[in-house]
Amino acid sequence: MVRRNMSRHEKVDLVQKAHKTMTGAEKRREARRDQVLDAASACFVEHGFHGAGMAKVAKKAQMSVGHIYHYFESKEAIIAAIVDRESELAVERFAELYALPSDEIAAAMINRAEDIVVTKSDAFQSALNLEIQAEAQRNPHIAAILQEHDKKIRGLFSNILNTKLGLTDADARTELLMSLFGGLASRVLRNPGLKREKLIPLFQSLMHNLLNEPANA
Amino acid sequence: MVRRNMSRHEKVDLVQKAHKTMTGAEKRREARRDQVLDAASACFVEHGFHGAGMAKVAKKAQMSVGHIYHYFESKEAIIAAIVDRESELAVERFAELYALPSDEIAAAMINRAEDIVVTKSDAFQSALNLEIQAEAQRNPHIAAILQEHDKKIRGLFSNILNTKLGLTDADARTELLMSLFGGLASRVLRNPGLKREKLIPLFQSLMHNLLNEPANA
DNA sequence: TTTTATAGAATGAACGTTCTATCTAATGGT
DNA sequence: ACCATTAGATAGAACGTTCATTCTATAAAA
Repeated sequence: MVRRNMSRHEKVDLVQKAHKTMTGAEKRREARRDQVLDAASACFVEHGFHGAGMAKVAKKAQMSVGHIYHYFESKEAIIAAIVDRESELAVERFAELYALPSDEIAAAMINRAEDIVVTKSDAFQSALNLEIQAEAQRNPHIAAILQEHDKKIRGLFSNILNTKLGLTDADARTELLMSLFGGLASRVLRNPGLKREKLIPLFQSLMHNLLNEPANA
Repeated sequence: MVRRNMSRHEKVDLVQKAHKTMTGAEKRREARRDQVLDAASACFVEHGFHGAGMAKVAKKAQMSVGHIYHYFESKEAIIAAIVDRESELAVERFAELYALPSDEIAAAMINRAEDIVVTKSDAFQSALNLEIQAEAQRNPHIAAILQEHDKKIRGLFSNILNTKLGLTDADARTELLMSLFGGLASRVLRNPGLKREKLIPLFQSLMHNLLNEPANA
């Protein structure tokens, strides 16, 4: 880790966008768009996609409503851009996992599970994800974006399981791993008192089950 | 199963409400309320809590907007009533599990998982749950209702694991089981092509892991 | 001097809620 | 049994607000 501290979304830029080839004007435009996306994400987490009005978003972004429409053609376009950005962030996180030595992958994943349960660091992320998922449920355009990115992530992760851990049925393992992690994140809402001490041994046992070839294979 | 076919919510009535002691007027009132709740649930799944207006709900319920306000003091009260009703339904479903002989419980749960993945029978239910969860995230009143009911359900289920299957750490097992099921339901949205054949063996292995005492205990 | 950035007012629709009016069902006194 | 009176059921218009979006105008940059 030699890189300087970067915000969540500068990181995304590194992966996706060729900043080097951007003119000054394009960079400024991109920065403004990110400013809107940040503000909108915060508002949407707080009030929901349909509960948060453009006025609130503009206030949070510290620009006028009209100005926002200079960068996004509609509210739905903002939502779609947020989903895109978050999905790319997720891809990145899995890419980090890929860089790890094989014998550290399981430990890293258990660490992540602990983060979800015990710290509030991912609370915003989880909340936004939930909001996105609820929207995807009723908006086919959002659903399509989500599915496309999920496909990429599944492929990435299956590849880790297959090539780095040498596992069969990598797709099924991926699916259940993702169920478990996604489910755990939602559980925190329904049971805020969740204590990690009791959970971890069992969780580790499940991970062992999913990250090792069964005897009967 | 000798009982006649009943709607999802008549069932709820059986458990919770003392229909016998209700006057005719009270019964009619309750029926109207349910009529609103049914319509509102459908609208909320389709457009989200804040995306669906009272006009749409009224149309679906085949009554006037003013009439709805005769039975519910606000839109939020409708949301709260829906959350209550759905939570009671969930309690009921776990109660059915409780009635099963010990050696059939695991199989029944695996069946349920298959239902989630393969049939659309629970799709409406899952969608509504997701919507509720998203709302709970930003509305503390809804969150409180959800947490209260979840506590009841956790207790019920831990009790099954503890007394009927003789397991230690029943709370932790419950928590992970619920994570897994809840997570699986959301995965269907992100990966609609999900095939159950590949999933089931691994899923069974996880269930075995969670529903049996580990060797090292 | 022509784009681009920016703010803010204008617009028309939709929102949740309340108000008013009518119609139906129950109640009570005789 | 019958009318008077009250309570509840129901519809729809009305209200004030907020919504997403567009329009107009000005300031800055290229």
